[in-house]
Amino acid sequence: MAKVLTTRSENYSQWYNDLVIKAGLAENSAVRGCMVIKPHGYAIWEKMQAALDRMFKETGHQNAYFPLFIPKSFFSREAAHVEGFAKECAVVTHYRLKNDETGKGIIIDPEAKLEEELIVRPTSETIIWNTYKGWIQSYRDLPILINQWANVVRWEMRTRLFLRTAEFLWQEGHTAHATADEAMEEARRMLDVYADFAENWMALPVVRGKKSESERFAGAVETFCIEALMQDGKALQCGTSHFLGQNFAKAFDVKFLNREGTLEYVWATSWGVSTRLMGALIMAHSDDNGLVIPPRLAPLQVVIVPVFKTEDELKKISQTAEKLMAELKKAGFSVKFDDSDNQKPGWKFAEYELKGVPVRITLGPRDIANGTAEVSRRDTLEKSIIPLDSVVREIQPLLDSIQKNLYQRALRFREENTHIANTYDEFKNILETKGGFISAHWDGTVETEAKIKEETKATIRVIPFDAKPEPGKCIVTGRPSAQRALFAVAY
RNA sequence: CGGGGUGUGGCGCAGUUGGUUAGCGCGCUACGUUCGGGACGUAGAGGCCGGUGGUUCGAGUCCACUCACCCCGACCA
Repeated sequence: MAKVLTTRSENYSQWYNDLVIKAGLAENSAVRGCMVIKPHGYAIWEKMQAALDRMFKETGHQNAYFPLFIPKSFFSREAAHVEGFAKECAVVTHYRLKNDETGKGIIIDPEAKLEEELIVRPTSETIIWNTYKGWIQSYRDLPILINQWANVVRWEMRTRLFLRTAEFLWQEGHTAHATADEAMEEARRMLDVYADFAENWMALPVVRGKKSESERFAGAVETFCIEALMQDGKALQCGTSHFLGQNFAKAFDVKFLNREGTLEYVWATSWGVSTRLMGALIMAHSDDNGLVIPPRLAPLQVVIVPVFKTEDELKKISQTAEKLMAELKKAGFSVKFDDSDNQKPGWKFAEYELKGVPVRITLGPRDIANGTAEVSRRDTLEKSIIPLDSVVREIQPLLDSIQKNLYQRALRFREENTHIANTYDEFKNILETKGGFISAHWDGTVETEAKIKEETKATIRVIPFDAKPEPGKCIVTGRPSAQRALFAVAY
């Protein structure tokens, strides 16, 4: 087969880049750091959105929309939040353009300077809490369970398609509660929603847990996250859910009268996943032939490719294929019959593998004569010849099997690449030779984590919820530690 | 933002110490032969060489500035 992609072993990050572009998912745009999400990529994102949106609504949330622009002053209200966001934001300073007097084009009208600059939202906590102030008076107004699908801008210095772009699409949930317990419960619930989505839709095993202090969201009391391991042994944060305590309520003076008749600050959460999930999806499953998309997120689940020499053959095959396609569509699958005659079958095989279509059905003269179809699965590239009349009932089990296999494969990979280190030397050695997640004891201090990051580039990705209490000693300082944290080099 | 590299038909690239009609492969169009793993032949179409400004009789080639992308750092909720 002609090689279209750089292989993973040659250069993993080049492979990723090639894949995103060649599979038609996205490309770089004329604007630095911003991407164009192409139809195939956007179709996958839409499938993700649809599944997540349903899950949010099932857990009681409603969608709403808040402005793209945030008055600069809002960012100085919450001290920790400013610290985290003050730097890399796009700022609107003027509101009008005018023709250059020399006739050379357009310039910013200096007369049109804004009284107060506007920040293009890097996240919406501030504008939303400013709004919530007007919505909340009593405990009867709570909880507020709102989600927003939006774009945000963070002026990143080095960007990579989907993984880190200056503008990206995401959803951000912002909830308000009467008690700390309820808010905490919400933050944990949404983390579970994310984990459920990652595992059951993306076929991506994730570790649930909390972040260390230094990785915590600016303004949060506690940040929970799901972390996944990519094929190159680096970790990718796939979703975060924050318990914000009363920090934003205090910053925006949002109080409510509780049952006892006393005024209290509102408790908050926020949670989000972004188009970065596309990056996770691509890196988790794909191979040197191209994209591998889990069937539940594949915009196109089945493609039918005819093999023919003559017009007459194509006609016969088309009759069978059209009928099969109609039956498959009726059964709820997304199907395409590619009867174009400008490419040969071999070209089409390679093309649909590159695009990640989970199942391909090949129909040729032999199949028409024998009443069979050749069915091949993208995950293992296995082919089998089955009776034509059994195809429709075989597809669902096959798609289920692919979905399950992708998850199992990724889980096995993660297990094989999660190592235990009991000394700092072991830790460094694993990082140099194998990569992956490293489970190690840590004394719980910011200083130790910073030292490890400085010396090895690895950070604490997550302190897993399911870690057993296990007294030990910090691999760096030897001080006591109550449980292990999961370290890795991250994207 | 620092160091290094690259911008030439849609894509991948060549283009000598500056010299006039800017090449090659893939793709594209037409026709023919092919068609069960990225076919082949023949004939075509498609470029003001990333942008701006300079040096020069003459610039893809030299200079300055600028924009974008890639790699390595710094940064990354």
